[in-house]
Amino acid sequence: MPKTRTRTRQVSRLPREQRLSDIMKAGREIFSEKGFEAASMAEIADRAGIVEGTIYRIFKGKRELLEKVVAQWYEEVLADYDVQLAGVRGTWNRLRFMIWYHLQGIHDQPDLFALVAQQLRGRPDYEETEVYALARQYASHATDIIKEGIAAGEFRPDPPMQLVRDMIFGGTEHYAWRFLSGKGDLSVEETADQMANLVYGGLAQGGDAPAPGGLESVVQRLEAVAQKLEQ
Amino acid sequence: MPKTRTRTRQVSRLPREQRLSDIMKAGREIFSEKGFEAASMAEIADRAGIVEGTIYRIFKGKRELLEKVVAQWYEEVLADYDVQLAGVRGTWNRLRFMIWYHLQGIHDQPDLFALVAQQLRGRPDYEETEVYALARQYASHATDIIKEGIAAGEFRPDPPMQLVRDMIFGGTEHYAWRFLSGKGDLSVEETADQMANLVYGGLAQGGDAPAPGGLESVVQRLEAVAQKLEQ
DNA sequence: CGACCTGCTGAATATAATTTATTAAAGAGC
DNA sequence: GCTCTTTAATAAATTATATTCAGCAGGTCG
Repeated sequence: MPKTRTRTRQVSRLPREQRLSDIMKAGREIFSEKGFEAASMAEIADRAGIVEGTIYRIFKGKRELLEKVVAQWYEEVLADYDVQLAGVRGTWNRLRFMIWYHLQGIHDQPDLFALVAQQLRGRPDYEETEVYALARQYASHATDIIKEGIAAGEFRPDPPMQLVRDMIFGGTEHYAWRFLSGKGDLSVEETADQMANLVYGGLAQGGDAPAPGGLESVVQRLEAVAQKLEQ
Repeated sequence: MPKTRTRTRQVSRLPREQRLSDIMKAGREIFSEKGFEAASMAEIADRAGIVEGTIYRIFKGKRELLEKVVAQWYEEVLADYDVQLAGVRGTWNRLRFMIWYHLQGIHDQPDLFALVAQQLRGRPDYEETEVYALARQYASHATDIIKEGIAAGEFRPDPPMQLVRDMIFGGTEHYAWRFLSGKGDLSVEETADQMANLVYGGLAQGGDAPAPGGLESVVQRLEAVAQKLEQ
């Protein structure tokens, strides 16, 4: 009688798609709540209402699950961005919107952003992953707008675009880091304004030409001359 | 005779300082070579000529060892920076040097940089660590120079300094990422020039007040005036 | 209705970090 | 020079998870 063994286990066999999305949902939740390392496969399985081994029928391992979770989220974000940007006109406004959108994303989903930065990017095989491809697409939002600005004649024609792009994304990320690790707040609107202005300013004039004292000394010279003239 | 048991184990008892530095040296090497996760305590112990358990007599665990290794390296870098910077004059030159120095550091010690970015920063207790304090000191190199530029009247008086600082460090980090993960090259000189110019340009004029064509138009006006004067 | 396929389970395995009981080097006291 | 004490260092045990795998049992098709 006390033999527990006889308890006929109740097993539900779902179509692969259903199981997959159940696991992804559980994974996204647990990874968001606890981060990658602290999330255990046991807990994810539990949340998905299955047993650990089942996850491995569908995903190669913990890391692949993370990648799929993040890729799915990236796709949602990319689709939404295109819709939103369509309604914004003018180089400065579009630049500002692009930065604002990124900051807002960090603000709303800090945990997922942290996972990308800490767990995916920087792996030796990162460039072969789906997330990398999506991240490139996402990053092209910046270079697209810079190109528009050049085409419109508002920006100088030969800026180091990759570098500007990386200063935007790297800058937001660093700036938001305290917030990303759960401390302090993040002022999305103000930061978007400031950064948009810095970037716009840096691109609008000859930011690449000043040379050691180049533009600087030119301005000083000219200012001195102007003063003399206006006496 | 073949009894291996009788082999009296040869144990050397070193002063704590010596053991500590042996372990730090081995840790720095192995962490640099393989990264944090792939580095095993067994291999570190081996390289240091001791057995795993001994590491725990001196360090709380793998993570604390990493922190001490990185902190030591940071201190070396901070000391060297001060010496080097002392010989550089002028805001643009100092700004360029500061960026160059950071890029050169990434270039020379990519593995240690990657460890900071991936393993230390972003931990929940990061702000309580020694490395955090050192990183703040390091980061102040940027704000120091911005303040000098303001004092010299070259920069506008109220820039968002934290944000600029984070765009410099976050930007270099993103930009160097491919190199940091062992792929591609990193042009230190060119990148330092470009970034210094972008930042100098963004701060020199009213980068916070969009003024599309701010400094540029000022220069044009002044140049026109000068020409008139020199006629 | 029965045989088969394969999703699912549950327990076993593997790998590393960490802990701990034991051993022995080095210095103090006689 | 000898023993005694202290504690550094060792080697084995423990722990914690991710991952694997042999077998069980829904669901389906003949």
